[in-house]
Amino acid sequence: MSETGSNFILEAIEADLAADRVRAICTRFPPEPNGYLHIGSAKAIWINYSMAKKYQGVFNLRFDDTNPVREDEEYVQAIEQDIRWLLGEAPNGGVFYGSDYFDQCYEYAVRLIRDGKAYVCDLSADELRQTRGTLVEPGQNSPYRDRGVEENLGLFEGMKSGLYPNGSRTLRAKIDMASPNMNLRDPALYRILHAEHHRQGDKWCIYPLYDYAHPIQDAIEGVTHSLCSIEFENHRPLYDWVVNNIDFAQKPHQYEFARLNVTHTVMSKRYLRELVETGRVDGWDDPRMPTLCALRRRGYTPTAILEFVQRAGISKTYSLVDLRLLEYCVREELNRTAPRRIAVLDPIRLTITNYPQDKTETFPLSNNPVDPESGTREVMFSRELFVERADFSETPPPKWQRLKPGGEVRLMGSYIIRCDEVVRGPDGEITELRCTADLETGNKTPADGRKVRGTIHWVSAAHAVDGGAFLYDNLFTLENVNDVPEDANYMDFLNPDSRTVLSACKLEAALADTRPGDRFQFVRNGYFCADTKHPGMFNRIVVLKDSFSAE
RNA sequence: UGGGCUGUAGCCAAGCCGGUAAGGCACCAGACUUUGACUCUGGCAUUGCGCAGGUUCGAGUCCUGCCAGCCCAGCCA
Repeated sequence: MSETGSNFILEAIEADLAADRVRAICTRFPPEPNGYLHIGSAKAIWINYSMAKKYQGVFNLRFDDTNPVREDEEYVQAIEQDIRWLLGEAPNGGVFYGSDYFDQCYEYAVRLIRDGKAYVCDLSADELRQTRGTLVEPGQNSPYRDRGVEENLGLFEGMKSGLYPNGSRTLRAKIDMASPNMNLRDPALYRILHAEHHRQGDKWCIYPLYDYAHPIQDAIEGVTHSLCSIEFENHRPLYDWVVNNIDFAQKPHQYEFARLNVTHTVMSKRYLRELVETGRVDGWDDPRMPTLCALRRRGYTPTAILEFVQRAGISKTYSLVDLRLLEYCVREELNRTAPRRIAVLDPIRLTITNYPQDKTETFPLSNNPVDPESGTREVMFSRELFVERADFSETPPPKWQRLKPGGEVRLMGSYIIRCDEVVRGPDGEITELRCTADLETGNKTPADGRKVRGTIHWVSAAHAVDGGAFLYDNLFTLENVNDVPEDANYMDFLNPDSRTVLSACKLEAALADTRPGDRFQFVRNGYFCADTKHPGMFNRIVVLKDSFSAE
């Protein structure tokens, strides 16, 4: 992975260090356990993780579980696992739960009430909305705003002990109903929610809201730099209000960066969940999903994903990063590291007519031509072979390098062959190619110096193994990814009349020179699954799936 | 319409105190090639950095005024 480049967050940290405002860096990634992590989450993880790492600091994983009705244990398990996979290690600061700080949140709330900075409000959600004002008009003070401290204390105690129904009261911060920043118009700090919490059980029936709980969680954990995405920028004044009014010794600070968007990719947890719940996909790890577990299943490596996130950059500018940058990152890594196998997805029979019926031999093939250390393997050769249907053309287009009638081509790592005859079935379909091999030359270069441009994959019919491979199109990819607008959104996706409907092209099997039981995956021209670079071409970097299993 | 943030090539993105537009992806051309991959070479913002003025010997960088996009009116995070 490349060095973390210069960015504004780095500058802020450097400045804090230089001015001695902080001694050691502590960051955190605070997902709400209400869904699986996706490629967009990887950016937030990476930024927080790498900043701590760069300064030998501490990085925490903290589940922001302040809303029991949305959260579930399933997600905390999955998130923790995905982070370990992505980072290759557990968070060095540890794993925490926002809900474990509920007692402290409550105590601090009592303190704010005592200080006259918070009050219990009896307005309903509806009434609250009506008195909040609009973007251009100030709101009105709640009639309950000036309740006495003792009354507030009693009411808040009552809220905690379950005296009141859901939604009947809130604890609100007393800030400024006329603030141009809506978040400062006496925001709710606590709401009543008689609900079972996945971790706290029924201990609580009031739950703190994000804006109140988050800064407290950061402060308790000693987080110095709370790095989050840009939609929280408007919340920073409230974050600071909480930190300052509770008066923590070490005050955490929030910095924001633009979230990651990728072309042709749905990046909203809400929509992804809907896809899963409505059965449009097989699950969170369906290969068409942009989740980390799905990318893992497809053979993406954590290092490639992290590399992508870094290359995409850290700034505050809205951006839509080209999917092809992600593909470049995996391609670059896999080309260096992935073991190759020759394979045929759509087979057509090819007979070497001048090759003895009962003879077999083996040829050594490189496991990875760009890695001299990878060694070779012996691949079975015989008279009856399978080659890729797309590697033969009767009426080849200009510059065609692969097999054609009367033309020569190299069987990768093996003989040069010439196509003599095309055999057709009753329906006119090509059923067999009859060829002669240059047995003299073998797998060497021709003695007469002639050039054979094309090289194609092949597999011995009697020795090939059914690899049970799958090919999926990308989430938004149809026949041609270029037909799909870059900003294709969920609505396009759900509309059955739209071109951007979900499509999974599934290829059930492939023949390859692997051992029975091997599971593997293909990279088409270096692109996973959907090839946006050379549609129709097939380069067949074949990767043993087992080489990057999740565990 | 109030407030906050952002605006450098097709897509990202450097650009610190003003000094004459990094890099990557993508793309194009060529070389090499027993994966049309990889690799290599060359080309890719013709005073141009949202627009318009201004200051200056000189501005993407400073000033003024516009314009555009994103976020905020959950007892979501």
